[in-house]
Order: sequence, then C-alpha cells, then structure tokens
Amino acid sequence: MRRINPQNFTLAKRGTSREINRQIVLTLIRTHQPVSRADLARLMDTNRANVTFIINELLEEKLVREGAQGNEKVRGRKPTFLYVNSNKSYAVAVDVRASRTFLMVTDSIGKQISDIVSFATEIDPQKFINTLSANIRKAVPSSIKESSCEGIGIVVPGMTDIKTGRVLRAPALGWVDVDLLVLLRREFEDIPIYIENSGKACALSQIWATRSDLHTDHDLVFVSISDGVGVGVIINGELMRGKHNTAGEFGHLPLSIDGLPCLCGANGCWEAYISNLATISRYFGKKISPRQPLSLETADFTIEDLIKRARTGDGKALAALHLTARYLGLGLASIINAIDPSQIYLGGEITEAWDLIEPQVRDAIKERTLTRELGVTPIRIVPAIEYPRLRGAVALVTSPAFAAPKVA
Amino acid sequence: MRRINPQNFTLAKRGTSREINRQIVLTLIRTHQPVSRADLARLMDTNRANVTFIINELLEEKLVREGAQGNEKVRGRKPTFLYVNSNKSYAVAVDVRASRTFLMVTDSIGKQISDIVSFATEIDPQKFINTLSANIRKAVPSSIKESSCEGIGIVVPGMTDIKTGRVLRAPALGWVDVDLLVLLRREFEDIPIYIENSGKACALSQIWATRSDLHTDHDLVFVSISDGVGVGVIINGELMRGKHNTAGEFGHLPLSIDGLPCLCGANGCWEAYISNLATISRYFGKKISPRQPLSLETADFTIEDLIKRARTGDGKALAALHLTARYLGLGLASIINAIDPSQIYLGGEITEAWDLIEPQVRDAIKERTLTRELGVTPIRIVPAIEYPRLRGAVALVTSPAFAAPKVA
DNA sequence: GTATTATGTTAAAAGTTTTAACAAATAACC
DNA sequence: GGTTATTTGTTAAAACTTTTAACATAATAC
Repeated sequence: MRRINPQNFTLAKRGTSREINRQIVLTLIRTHQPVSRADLARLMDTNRANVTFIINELLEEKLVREGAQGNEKVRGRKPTFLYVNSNKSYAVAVDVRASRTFLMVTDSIGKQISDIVSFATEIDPQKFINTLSANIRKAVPSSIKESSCEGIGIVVPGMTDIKTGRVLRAPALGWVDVDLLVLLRREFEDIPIYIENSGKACALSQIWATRSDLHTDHDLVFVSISDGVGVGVIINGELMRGKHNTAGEFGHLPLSIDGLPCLCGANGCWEAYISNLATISRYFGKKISPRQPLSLETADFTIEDLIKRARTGDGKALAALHLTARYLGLGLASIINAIDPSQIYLGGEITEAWDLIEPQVRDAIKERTLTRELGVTPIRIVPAIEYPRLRGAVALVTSPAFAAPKVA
Repeated sequence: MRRINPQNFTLAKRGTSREINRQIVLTLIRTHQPVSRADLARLMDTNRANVTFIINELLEEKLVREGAQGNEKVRGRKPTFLYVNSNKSYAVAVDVRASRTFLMVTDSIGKQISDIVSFATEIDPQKFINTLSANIRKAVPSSIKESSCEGIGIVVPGMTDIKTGRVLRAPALGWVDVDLLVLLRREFEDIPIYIENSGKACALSQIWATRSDLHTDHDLVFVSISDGVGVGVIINGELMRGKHNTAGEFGHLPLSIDGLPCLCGANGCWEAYISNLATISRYFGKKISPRQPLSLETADFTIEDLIKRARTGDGKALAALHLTARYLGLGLASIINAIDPSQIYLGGEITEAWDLIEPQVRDAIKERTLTRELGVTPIRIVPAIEYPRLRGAVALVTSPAFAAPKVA
C-alpha cells in the first residue's frame, strides 16, 4: 500500500492505460518468449483484440518482432511467435574493480554478444577513461557497429551519485569525487551512461534476471565479499537507494564497537572481520594495518590460495576460514533481522569454499536471528562465473525499457 | 524504477485511469482542504471538466461533500469548497502496551472525536478482549453510533502476522501466538480489524500524517525506545515489511557480540544498552537480569524519575543518560548507514531528556557514519503527547481509502 | 470434403481524458 | 447602474482506451 505524494504524483492521461499494458506485454514477452498473441491474451486474462492492438504498436516501433510459426500437433490455426527485438540496439557493461576492469557487450535484452575482456584498472581517472574507451570500441562486434548503442552501464566499488554520475568515494581505487560521467561523455556523446555502486548493481542483476521469474522475490539482499563488503537490497520490488544513494552500507555495522580497527576509521566493523584481507591477515596472525590496505593485497597470497591450503589439510587455513564464516553468519543475522528478506544472494571469492563454511555460517545466523523462520532464510551462492557485477551493469542499461511506468 | 512481476501484475482496464485519478483527487482534497474544483484542476495540471466528472462520482458515493463558498476579494464567480466527507464513518484506534492499553475514536480522516481512555492491560487474552470491547463501546460517542465503523486498528509491542491477525510474539505481554483477530471478531462482526506491530505503526503514522506533506520523505525511520526498541522503516514511500512482516528489528543489532546479555537470548544487542530498563540498571550499577524483565520495571523507579534526578543535579543519573545517549547514537549510525533515510523520528520517554542527551547522540552518530551527509541526518523528536502509536493505529484503518491503486 | 477448433483481425460499443464552447456569478470600471 | 472582465463550473463533442462480438484464416480430425 503506497501513499500518493501530493507534491509529486503522476496523473493518468488518455494514454496511461495503454502505457501500462504495453510494459506488461513487453515484460511477458521477455520472460515467456517465444509466445503468441493468443498466449499473451490468456496470460493477461484479456481478449485477443486488445493484444493485437498493443502488439501492432510495438511492431511499428520495432520493439517486438514476429518469428516462425508454432507447430504443435493441435487442431486450429498455428500461432505466430513473438520475440523482443533484441537486435535493435546493444548495451555495454563495465565492471571496475581494484585490480582489473571487465567489460562485455550484450543485445538489448542483456544476452552476451561479445567475449568478456579485461584490462588493468588505471588509478588516474583520465588514463582509465582512455583505456576503457579504447577497449569498448574494440569489444563491439563489427557486425552490430551500425545498430545504435542503448547505453553504457558502469559498476564501481564505492559510493556513487547516480544523478550526476560521479564517484563520491571508492577506497579500493583511491577515487574521491571523480566525475566519470563527464570524462566518458567526451568519448561517447549522446550515449546514455549509467554509473552505480557494485553492491546495488548485483541486487539489480538478480531482480532483472530472467531466471528469477520463477520465485516472486519482492525483498532480497545481495552480499558480496571481496576487498570490502558490498550489499544491495531490494524492498517491495525496488532497489533501496536512500536519500543520497548510499543505503545498504551494512559492511560497517559493528560486531564489536571496540573491536578490530576498520579501514573506514571506526572499530569493529563487520567488514574488518570478513573481508578477504581480514581472513588472510587472520591466517598470518597479523592485525589489519588501517592505512595500508594494499600491502598484503599486492603480496601474491590470495584468498583462493588460502582456500586451496584449507582443502589440502592446512588446519590453520581452515580455522581462519571457519572464524570468518562465523562472523559472516553473525553479520548476516543482523541483515536478516533488519530486512527479513525472502532470499539472500552471496557472492565473492570466499563462496568457492561454501561447502567448507556453510555449517558455521548457518549456526551463527541461527544464533542471532529472532525467529525460527528468520534463522532458515534461504541463501543462494552466486558463483563468479555468473558475473553478477557485469550482469548488474547490463541491467542498468536494459531494464528501464521494461520497468513499470510511474503512475499515481 | 520497479520491475513488473510477470507472475502477479495488474492489467489496466477501461476504468483504471479513473481509479488512479480518483485517488489522486481524494489525496489532494485531504491534504489541501478546503479546496475548489478549479484549484484541483490547477494542482493536477488538468482541465476543470475532468475534475467535475471525478468529483460528481465522489459526491454520489458520499466520499466528498460540498461546503461553503469562498469569498476572497477577487473578480469572478466564487468557488464552492470541497471536503472529504469525514462524518461518513468512524475509526477506533487501540494501543496495547505492557502496563496499560489506550484507545480513541476518530472520524474517517483520523481526526480525534473522543477522549483518549486507558485501562490496565490484562495478560489473559480473553479477559483482555472483554475489557477492550467494553471500553470501545463506551468510547464511541452516542452522536455517531448510527454511522458505520470503518475499522478497528490495534497496535501491539511485538511481532504480528497481519494476514491472520495473530500476535506471534509479544515478550512484554508474555503473548505467544495469540489470535487477537478471532477473539475480537466475535465481539465486532463485520467490522474490519487491523493488527500491527507498534514500530511499524509509528512509521505509518508519520507517512500518513497530514503535517508530513510538507517534506517529501520517501525514506524514513521511526525509532521508539521504551521497554524494548521498536523500529519502523519506510522505503520508497512504502512500509518495509519483509517476508514474514518482521523486518525492522534493528533493536537486536549487536553493539558487541559478546556484550551485555539481552532478553532475546543473544548478547550485546543495542536494546540491551538503551532500553529504559538498561538505563535504570546502569544507574543502579546492576546488570540486567535476563529472565526477570519485570523485576525493576515493577519497582516504582521509572525512567522519568531518573531524568528528573539528572535535571536536579544527580551526577550519576546524568552519567547513565549520557552513556545511553552514546549507545543510542552508535546504533542510529548503523541504521543510517543501512537505510540512508531522509529523516529519523525518535519517540519514547527518554526523548523528554533530549536537551540533555542530544550532543552525545549526535557525536556518536558522526563517529560511525560513513559520509558527512549521513552524519547530519535530521532527527525529529516525537513527544508522547502526539501519541504516535495511536496515530499509527488510526492510519491502519483510515489510510487504505487514500492509497495508490495497485497498477502494472 | 466437411466439420471442428484455435489464431488473429476488424467493426462497433462502452468508458476514459481532452478540447472547446458556454452558462453562472461576481468584482472592476466607466 | 449598466457594462465589461474574469473566474468558476458545466456540457457537448472529439480523441483515445478497453471490451464485446462477429468474422476471416489456417490448420487438424473425421
């Protein structure tokens, strides 16, 4: 139940009903394709005439295309299948990370149509943009060079201002108030550019995934653990942004207000207990040094190495993982108590050791959640191979075309 | 931007536009009354003809009534003022608390039309319902006995299932799985009954308050501190409920995972540091005894007494308050980092000492929030005299008539 | 070949918003 | 005091929806 904002509402006009039903039809085609007009009429519980009218409009705008005819062995005229016209334009997705930047090209419904390429992330913003631009141009397949680019979606490990397209703070990159949008717009005029925090983008990737249509997740949380902890939250089917687009910073919830020092300046943050760096430090028996986040990172030892050792009988490595697992669970319990999500998605390198750490995580969750149901909140591991951050970057570009219109 | 759920959407029908605009008109009359048709046309940026049609419909349904004519000293025909017809029906609001239960009667737009009455809360559910029913019947003014009751809204300090109307857990009352709805429906057949957690209701009270129309709060948090800590969160203009309607349990975020034992069974919960009981215990230099929550409560010493002592020079009392203030701020910082609300509303007895504790609270917030903007998130004290819980109970009943229709 | 059945289109009906014209009412003006 | 200007509210017609009903199309079943 939503309250109508008397300062900022949207009146229904003559064309509003059509607009609403158009988006519903587009969504249904996207999630059910191939699908016929008659199928749509049944799905929408309306008559075929109405569907015909709407489809004609979408065909004229080339948002939808007709395909082959169905040929099931049933009596009656055969249906003409409809598809979202995904060749109309393409999208570029970019995932900026501390060490490397990844990018790929997709069609207009987010299907990958290029290899995933990567390059070393340059810290100097102008140099970064130069390298990025060159790589984007190289990645777009020559076959689709003529079709228009629907947009470029960029995902960054830090706080962003989505209105101005600025990166406010990205500690892992050392960026403060970097105006990515302006720099990139010089290279790609007239192409829409979307810039978003990686945790939020990951959450979007799950909401907009075609797969996720099966479950009706209206409230979900995506937690990804790497150098830091990124969290994205979907509430009532919408991304939780907050007033300054900084909502979802669960990484700095305290486990103990006078615990380990965190890179953020405070003490005892969850992140300080479960980041890859924290786990590695724990293994080596060192404290995290607040102002030298990269000292160990740049050393060759990674969390993957640690997991490998744990798997091959290194008791200290396994113990370090188990302790991280416990803290991970304690923090997740707080998120569960706060949000009560129908599902938690978990990403990051450490999830490759999920079989080793799941019991500790679950026990810790049960320890601090307030009801039995909350204690068994389902957790889905999102493996690196699914590229959730890149998928999120894609969603930034391709999802607006399918979103519900703003009404009332 | 909201995704359309392909499993559960609402098609636009022939009457959908009208339905949307009707609700907008109702909302505008509620927030701007007295208001003329011409005013509405200007507010809605549409023509007077359309407004006339919609108003005629609302007049026929007696949801709106015409009043006197305006008489400003301007040229032209004088406007006829429109009002929401608040005499059509009445609502009953009930606030169940550990010691006493409060109730009042309002008209259909939530204006108080009876005294606020209270009675001792009986722990036995059946006895409670009997007393409540008698008090409700007594409270309804005889002048409106004939008009219909729009509903009864009940607010409870615990977890509720709003679908079945059951109280799942209310530690302060010792209620576990109490079926309030069924018990009360025996007394009041055919009258809609709404049961909700008090923290969530408080949040609703702010969103639906006519006053709050000034600021466009799309994301807000209501924190009320008494025996426990109740929190209600509004995200994107909608109450955050979560899968089991238990979202918002920030009271059990840890400040230190191995800190003070909390009544919930875990250790170091925020609640264990800032509840009235916690502050009083601190003053007396005692630890909170986990399984005897009422031992100190039933003693005559209240938090109000403690505040009085602090004001009259009792240094230990002031110190206890200041420490609570610090912990309060540290917890609020976590909420701010997580939600990034445009405003925090703070209720509970301790807010009567706001002038004494504000600096400590603000300092603690700044200490753990991640950006400068987050550190200065505005806080509004909601005094007891505003009866936020009762206002929330009212909103449960009266707000559905003004809510945005579900569309797309 | 004919009957049956499902798909997709078309014309007309019914319900919206929108436009334009008009009636009603009142202050300002000469 | 009469006329003009201006604002409010209504009404009729236009434009754009969804909905209903009828129909053409195309395939299988008999």
